[in-house]
Amino acid sequence: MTLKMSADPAFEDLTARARIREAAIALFTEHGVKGTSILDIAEVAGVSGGLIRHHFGSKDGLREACDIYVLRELERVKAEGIELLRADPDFMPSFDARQVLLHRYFGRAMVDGSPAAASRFAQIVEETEQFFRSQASPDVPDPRAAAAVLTAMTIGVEAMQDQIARAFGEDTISPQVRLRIGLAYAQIYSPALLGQDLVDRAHRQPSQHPAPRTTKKKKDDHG
Amino acid sequence: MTLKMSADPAFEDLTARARIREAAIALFTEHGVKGTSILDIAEVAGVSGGLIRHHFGSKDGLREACDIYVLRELERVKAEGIELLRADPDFMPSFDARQVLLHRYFGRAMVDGSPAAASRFAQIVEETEQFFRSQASPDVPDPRAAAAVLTAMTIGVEAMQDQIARAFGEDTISPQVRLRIGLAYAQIYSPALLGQDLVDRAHRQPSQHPAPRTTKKKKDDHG
DNA sequence: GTCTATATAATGATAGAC
DNA sequence: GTCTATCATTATATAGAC
Repeated sequence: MTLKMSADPAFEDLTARARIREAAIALFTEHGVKGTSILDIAEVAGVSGGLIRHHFGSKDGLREACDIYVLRELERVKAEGIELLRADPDFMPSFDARQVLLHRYFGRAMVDGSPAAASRFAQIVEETEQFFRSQASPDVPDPRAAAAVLTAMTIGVEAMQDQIARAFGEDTISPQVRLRIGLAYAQIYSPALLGQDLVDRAHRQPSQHPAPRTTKKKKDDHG
Repeated sequence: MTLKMSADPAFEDLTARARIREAAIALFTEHGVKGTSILDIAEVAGVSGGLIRHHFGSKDGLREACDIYVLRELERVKAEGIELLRADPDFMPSFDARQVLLHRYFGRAMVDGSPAAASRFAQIVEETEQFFRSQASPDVPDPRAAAAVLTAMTIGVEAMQDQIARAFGEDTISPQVRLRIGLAYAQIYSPALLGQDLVDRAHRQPSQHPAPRTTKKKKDDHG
């Protein structure tokens, strides 16, 4: 089971502990926790199985460490994005390959029933609900429900990025794909929810996606 | 590993083959395919492991049979809903416990990388895109992207219904929870996307959800 | 159609050497 | 910190009886 660590330029330079963590994050995301063996991780990380136990105690210990690490990273990324947006209102947030992976990890951990992910879910809902309340928008009569569903939606999109990319006719999650997904939000969400300024910004965005193809040949098995 | 088959009133009356399938669907949904052993399924279904092999050849054969069965059922449910809506424009679609389970199965199969689910995803995107094109809405400049992201969103919400219910302070996915989720869509989606009539209907809906609680005590671990 | 019993492989955990 | 070797458990697959 080989896997490229392209998101990480200096994978070889990492400590063994970090390499194990990175390998586990990649494999857990791709195949799920149950679908990944300790020896799979050891192989990708270039260490022995025994060392994983030495550092993390057990597979479940490793999984928990990954959960916590990823969640912490994602909070950091989010905080940074908010900071940049505050500094420059025209800033368009985007994720690098590693951040895309972390988001996918979170989505998978969510449906896999990770307690840490569930806790983070509740936290995001709370924050989002407070945001809606602070706006006091009459179009959002049930801010808690809107927040919970919106949170699930966002995580769902993150978890299914590959399928979305494939629907775009792409086979990698490129920055172009990410941008196109971002612009799709502007077409879907209510302006009352997004704020009119965000909608306007999206509409000003150059359309980097391929022209709509009505007559393109079917490439999917529609069974 | 015991699991109630409450969605199915006459579970005992089903053929062994059907009981195996039902047990597999429930367990695959709850614990994932990799997290479920053939003997777990055998126990819930009340049969031997050998019989599962007799009927489905292998675990992967069973999984594929379940995928196909669930997808077919969901297509049927969707077609029925459309039919009912055509007959009575005021009809409010809702799912029973079994249908909720099937949707959750689909969501999980999606992130688990099921080929059949991926194929169905592509199909839904195609249908949704055609719907947008038929509307020729100027607010949807990239119908394919909107369709793909919308599809992922919907499946994501279906897959995370338990977390949403928990965010509502409920511990089961009751019809009330389903309705509240449905109404949340109306708060989130752009009126241009839903059609104004759907939005109006949602606003006319009696608000069955508890009144917004600003000062309720925190119940979640916000770590 | 259905079961029991068994073979075979894989996995997570462990112990101990360097 | 890191590895090798091994154990106990579990899972899938298989064979054959009823």
